[in-house]
Formats: sequence, C-alpha cells, structure tokens
Amino acid sequence: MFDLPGMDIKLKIGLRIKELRKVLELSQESLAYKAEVDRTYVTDVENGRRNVSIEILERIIKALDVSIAEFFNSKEFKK
Amino acid sequence: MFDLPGMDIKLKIGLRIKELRKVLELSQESLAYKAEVDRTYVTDVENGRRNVSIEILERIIKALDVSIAEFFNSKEFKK
DNA sequence: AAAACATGACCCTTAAAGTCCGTTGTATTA
DNA sequence: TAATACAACGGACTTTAAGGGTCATGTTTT
Repeated sequence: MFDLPGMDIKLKIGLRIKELRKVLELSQESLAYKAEVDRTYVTDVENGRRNVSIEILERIIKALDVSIAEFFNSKEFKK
Repeated sequence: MFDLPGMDIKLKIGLRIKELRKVLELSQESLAYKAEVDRTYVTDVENGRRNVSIEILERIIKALDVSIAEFFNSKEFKK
C-alpha cells in the first residue's frame, strides 16, 4: 500500500506486525498475550507510535512465528 | 565464532555491528559520530549491554551502510 | 618512556519506554 | 436494541533506555 522510502521505521514495523498477525488470524490481544506485552502496547506499535526496544520486538516477532531475518526480509526494509 | 541458538539478542546485534564496523574499518568513535550516538554507547551495544530501541538501531545500521534487511540477513537471526 | 589512540567499565541523571487502568468507536450478530 | 469482539485512544504510573562523565587498560607510534 504505502511505502515511501523515507517512511518512519516505527510505521514500517507496525505495518509488518499487523500484516503477519493477520496471516495468523490473531487479535491484538492474543498476540499481546503470546508476546507477553501489554494489550494497549500492541495497538500503539502497530500504529507506529512506539519506539520498541529490540528485546520487546524480538518477543513480538517470535509470537508471530517468524525469524527476525524473515521479519525484516520485506520490501520496506531493503534500502 | 560463537552462535548458540538461544544466544541473547543484544549480544547477537552487538557482534553483527562489530563485524560490519570492521569491514568498513571504522573505530567505535567514528561509527558513533556517523550514527550520532555517544561513543560509550556503541561500546555498550557491541558488548550486548544495551537493549537498543529500533530508532537508534536504525541509525547505527545506516551508519554501517547496509539496509535493515541486510543487517538481519545473517545466520544468527535465522531461527 | 611518553604521547596518542581505541576500547572497556563503571556511575549517575533525565528523557522515554513500557505497564495498567480505563473509555470510546465500530462493526458484527443475536 | 443489546451484546460481543476488536481496535483506538488517554492518563497516570513505574521502569529503563540513552546520554554523558570519568578513569582504567591496552596497543601503537614517536
């Protein structure tokens, strides 16, 4: 959909999380539960409002059943 | 070198940064300057003592002249 | 041996990450 | 219309990331 090269990293990550979450047909709440983060936190991250730390992001990525490499192996993260 | 599957993400990132920094033959200090972070912060990140936020990590990765996808496209980040 | 340079390891603030309690909006379905 | 599920948003709170200071250590160069 949108993917300007200068797009905010937080937004790119949010969209990627949402994309992968939809594939698994998870709600934000159940993803939050799997990743052991707060329910409202997932909402914020998906909407690009949070500057996530790498440890929290790793938990979310794991909960999405992909590797970190796979997570970032997406058009918006290549240059 | 070492790469246990359960290795700490902070350490993996630190080693990857060091690896790429060596390729460019940069000192920690000049990398810090390029990424606009503190010199001692780069030291800490490389030694796995910092849980970096994605915005700071993005700056460091950019300073290493690789894309985010490339940065994570390394053995230790695949599963 | 002294200087210059690079890295590492503390310690201490403060700005921001992350949590937790709500409420609100919007569909969908009984 | 009410009930359910999900997502968005807000405010207050606690925890920690990020910045910066300083000293120590090692290596290289002069």
